[in-house]
Amino acid sequence: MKELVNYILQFGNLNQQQIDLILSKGEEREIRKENYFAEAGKVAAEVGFIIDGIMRVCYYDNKGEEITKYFIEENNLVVDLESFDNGICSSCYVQAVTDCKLIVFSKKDWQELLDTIIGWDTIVHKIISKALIQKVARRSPLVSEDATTRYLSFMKLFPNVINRIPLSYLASYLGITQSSLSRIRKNIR
Amino acid sequence: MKELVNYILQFGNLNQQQIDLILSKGEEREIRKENYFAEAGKVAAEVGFIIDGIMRVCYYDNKGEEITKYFIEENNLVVDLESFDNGICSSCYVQAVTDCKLIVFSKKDWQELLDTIIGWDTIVHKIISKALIQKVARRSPLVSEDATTRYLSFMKLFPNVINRIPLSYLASYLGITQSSLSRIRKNIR
DNA sequence: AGAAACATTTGCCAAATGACAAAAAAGAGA
DNA sequence: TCTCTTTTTTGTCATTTGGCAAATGTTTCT
Repeated sequence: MKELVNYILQFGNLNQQQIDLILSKGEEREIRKENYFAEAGKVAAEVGFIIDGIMRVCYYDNKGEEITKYFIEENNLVVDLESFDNGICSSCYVQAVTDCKLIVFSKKDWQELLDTIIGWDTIVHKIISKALIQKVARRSPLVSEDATTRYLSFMKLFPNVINRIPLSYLASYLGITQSSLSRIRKNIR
Repeated sequence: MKELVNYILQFGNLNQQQIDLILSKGEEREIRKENYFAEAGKVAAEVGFIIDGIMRVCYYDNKGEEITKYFIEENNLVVDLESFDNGICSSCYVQAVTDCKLIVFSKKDWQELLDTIIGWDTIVHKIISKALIQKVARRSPLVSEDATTRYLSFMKLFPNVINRIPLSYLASYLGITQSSLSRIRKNIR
């Protein structure tokens, strides 16, 4: 749980009692590679914090193609905010790309913490804004880059990930086909 | 200012006194087409609410190409959050695409309102999360769509905008060249 | 109106990427 | 180790998109 505490304290101060309260609500959970943390069609009812591993958020487009929207790495919250906040069905799956270890909060506990701990809401909002800003910042440039540039940017961002994930996940994230990606890899070597 | 009040009250309740206080800090400003609300290299020091008109956020990539990152329409806040929150230089320009009317808050006043009005911070966070989620939701699908689909999606989203903005802005937003976009238009007619 | 500046369309060809299928490589389980 | 299955690479060809330049259309200013 130390990782979570360190992470939280970057965004604001809490005393030991408050921290203990937060931790007391978190449940450790392991999710094996390829298993789901959340599924499309259901309402998100949990917030997760990834201690170890990589997850991805994906959906199916109107041609039935599976599209990876983004990857989430260790030390980040994972939750479909739109679904969680508004109680509407999620359109995305959240899947473990590698074996993962999470700390999970139920919506009820999460809400209770927000109501109880003064300043916790501010910290949560900072965390969430930062994550959302990061998502935009990562996803946005892809639109105007060519395939090779996209791949190189991804490599720079996730150098240690690239060989641990299936080609298909990465290709759909980059918006190119598997074969194109395979050729791009070849050309770079 | 009525637009602003209506907008705010969608996200939470405030009494008349609180609303008046907020409005008292807002300064109306007109920005002519092509003029800037904020510039790259400067620290964002204002939050704007667009009453009328369309703005865009853009930057220059490493080839010197101007890229439109997104458009912001009426009834939305406009601010480079990363710059505003962290006091770092912005990497983007915020420019009026059409003549615009805004309500503008200085950072100082904005901060004061956050400190003074109970519940205002929650409302602001909701507004900001929603806007950020929308940005991701709009920008993300572009990556995996072909040029024509991108154009059609944009048309659906901004049917009344498409003929009021230069082709070049839209092309760079969609991640394609002007000539391609021109051809796509032709094929659709 | 006329000139100049700017924006859009079009033509031509090259380069990048996709579609589909088969081969090769890697991984999983008996 | 030997299948069986899945993933990745490769080949071939079609399609999409880009680059560049010229032509056309539009706006702005005097």
